[in-house]
Amino acid sequence: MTTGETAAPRVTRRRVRTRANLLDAAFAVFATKGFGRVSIEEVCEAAGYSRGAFYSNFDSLDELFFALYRQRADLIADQVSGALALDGPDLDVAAAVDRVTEVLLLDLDWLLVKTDFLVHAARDPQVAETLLEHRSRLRRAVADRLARAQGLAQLPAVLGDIDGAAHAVVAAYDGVTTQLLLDKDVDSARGWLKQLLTALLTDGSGTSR
Amino acid sequence: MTTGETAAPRVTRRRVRTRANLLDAAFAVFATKGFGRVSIEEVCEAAGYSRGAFYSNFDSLDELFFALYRQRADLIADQVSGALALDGPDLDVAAAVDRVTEVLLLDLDWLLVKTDFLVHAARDPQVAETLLEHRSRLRRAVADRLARAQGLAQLPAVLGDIDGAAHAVVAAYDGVTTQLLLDKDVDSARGWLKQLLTALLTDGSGTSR
DNA sequence: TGTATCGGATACATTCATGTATCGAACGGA
DNA sequence: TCCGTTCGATACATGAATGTATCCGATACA
Repeated sequence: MTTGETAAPRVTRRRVRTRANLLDAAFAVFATKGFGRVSIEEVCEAAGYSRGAFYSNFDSLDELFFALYRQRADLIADQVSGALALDGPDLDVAAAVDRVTEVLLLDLDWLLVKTDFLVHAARDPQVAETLLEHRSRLRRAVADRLARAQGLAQLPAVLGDIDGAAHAVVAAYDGVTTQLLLDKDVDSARGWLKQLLTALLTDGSGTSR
Repeated sequence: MTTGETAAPRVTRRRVRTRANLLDAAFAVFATKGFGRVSIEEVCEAAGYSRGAFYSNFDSLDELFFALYRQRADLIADQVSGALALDGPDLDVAAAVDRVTEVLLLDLDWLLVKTDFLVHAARDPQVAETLLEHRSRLRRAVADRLARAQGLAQLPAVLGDIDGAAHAVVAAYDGVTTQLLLDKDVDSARGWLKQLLTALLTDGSGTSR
């Protein structure tokens, strides 16, 4: 027994490289053409491999798509968590909003793929489960951040508790994303999102500051 | 010249019936399987026709999908406009919010198809144009309604002008829709949407009432 | 009721995508 | 450097979806 685990599949370096290349190529192809309109062949061609490589690494396009989503979603989630945690002793909500807005609306291609995945998940409870987990992970990060800021005079709003506020934040993100997918105006989308978040998270009587 | 227009194509009753049947069947099929995973044959089978009927009425699945979207979107838009206009002299925002929320989150199948269409539009500027028009039509209806209510003490919020508030309303709708597509919980979605809208449209100092 | 036109069904050809089986080359370990 | 294993390429078989051409029944209009 070379390794403690059951049967060592002897993972090769070349393998992980091609797998990564396939995932990267798939991301680009999915972003431009949409998941529903992409063939396995197209992905392979974009990655510079033949279908043999694909079937050696994945069982189906769905599986690749799923793996791709997990990869990128984890990456984004980390970035967001980072952006939320990354302020020193200052617990200013506005600053956090700025940073998170920056990260969330950075990559239009990702938003496209993510929406494709949403459509996919909406019809497969199994997949929906995964997406819901990711979302609740994000919500928790937001909620924790809000809880920390709670002490600083900033009281959320007429939304219920902090958890409700976190829900609202995510909803605002999704809403702005929808508009962004249509008009592709990243700058104004950032503006809208900031405005929405500050409107939701700060007392209505306060000025825009 | 039987009609004033150029060449009368002599529209038959049977034709409009089959066309409508195809559209209805397509709606059901698209809702359950998703646009990207539906074949022309499937739609025809669900409608009880053969492919000949399809090609006699449409040129491609895309065209049918587009026609389907226009049909349903117009229907919904009318319902919303109705729900907004349909209060007597009372200009209570809360009541309007209730009614609109009811209409917007009524049909989960429609939300599914609509999201499919969004994905489609996100990659085709031509299609996106149509969807943006529909959205701005909805926004205008909301804005008009808000303008009417403006006199009644209710001042929107830290959002910019009334148009900004209308944007926020649509964003909230889209955001809640996303969550709803995943958890399929229509009741709680309605609750969230009401909460969001009241939070956005009423002064933050007010209680939840 | 007769008739010309229209609408939809059927059959066919074709393209495209998938999945599998096999082979040669690259890789990693000794 | 050598050898066994693994990875990816190639070739093939198969099935599915598309589009078209043609035919028969239905429909509208006189």
